[in-house]
Amino acid sequence: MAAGSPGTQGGESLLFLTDEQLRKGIEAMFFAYRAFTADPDRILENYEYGRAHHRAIHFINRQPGLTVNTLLTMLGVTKQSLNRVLRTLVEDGLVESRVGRRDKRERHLHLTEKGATLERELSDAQRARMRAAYRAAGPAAVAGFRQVLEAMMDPDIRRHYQSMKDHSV
Amino acid sequence: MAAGSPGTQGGESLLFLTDEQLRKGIEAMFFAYRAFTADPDRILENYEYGRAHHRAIHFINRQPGLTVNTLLTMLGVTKQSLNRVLRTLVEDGLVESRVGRRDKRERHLHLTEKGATLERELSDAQRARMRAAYRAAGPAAVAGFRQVLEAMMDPDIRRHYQSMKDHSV
DNA sequence: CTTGGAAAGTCAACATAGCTGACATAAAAT
DNA sequence: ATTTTATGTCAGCTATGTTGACTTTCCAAG
Repeated sequence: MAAGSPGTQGGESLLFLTDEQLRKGIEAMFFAYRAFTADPDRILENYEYGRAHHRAIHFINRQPGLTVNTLLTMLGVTKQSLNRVLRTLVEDGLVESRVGRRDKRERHLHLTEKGATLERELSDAQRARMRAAYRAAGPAAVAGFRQVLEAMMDPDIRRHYQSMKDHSV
Repeated sequence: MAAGSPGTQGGESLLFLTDEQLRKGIEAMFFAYRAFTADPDRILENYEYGRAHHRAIHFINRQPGLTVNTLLTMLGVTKQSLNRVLRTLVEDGLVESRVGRRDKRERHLHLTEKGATLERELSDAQRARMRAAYRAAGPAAVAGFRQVLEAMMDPDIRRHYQSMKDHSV
């Protein structure tokens, strides 16, 4: 019973589509996203890394052994931009780059122990905020939150997102 | 670890607080936010502006006459950073900076006709995506979406957010 | 009325992280 | 044998954030 058939109800049921409601949603995204990145950003300052390193570490953790190309697609940046980040992570011993067994052109990325430790520190902070928000809003709100975000994604990315590990339900 | 004290209910009602659920939420935020900014970013390329200009224009539109300090608080950047952006907007005739009547130190910011036109173009695009997502997810999901985002914000900002114009309910 | 502080603006220098373009190497695919 | 793919790299540019120092204007409190 997501969208349903509009027009049936006088318009009250479409109040969530008014200009003002949409603008509030836009602002909510902006403010919430800023808070969402603030905690890991603070931690990253202590090391010599930035948000770009965090993102790389996040996805390598989520999908150990993923190739550089796959990571590129998920991050949506150029290989030159990713390479700068990836190089320092490999040099610093946080990420291991293994030559593919079937296709030796590919590099498969894995977190080392050290990388996994930083990943944990970062995601602990980020999950703490997410958990507090989830707890405050309740399960039904969380389901709606996820539905709207998913609907907002570009279709190609949505497929990637949906195919990623999810032990729920 | 993930959930707090799951002793009360078997754990089923806290499924939304598992580590995996939280990680999916984190990814959803990342992917959705990228999509959310993509449309205006494309438009801004045609002019010589960036995302920072968009944000300034957005808030000036939302709260005409707001002071530089207020805008600074909402954007969460330094005055030097904002000034660079604001200067070009004023020079290009998109924003008007009026000396305060009561306190002549203050500058009150307004969009000009030209500024309002660009604002409309940008927000039309952004609202179109938001509207599509809202429509796909339905009113209940939208309410949950807003609840979770609001709970995620830093308290100071949440107050600003809540006090902003909202013609709903 | 003087003085201290607030609001705004500016200059300079720097960091992060994106981009394009050009090019190199190795390996797979045709 | 040739072309394409996956990766890596160099160089240079842009946008947007940061600190720190300093100025001007003006309000407000002593």
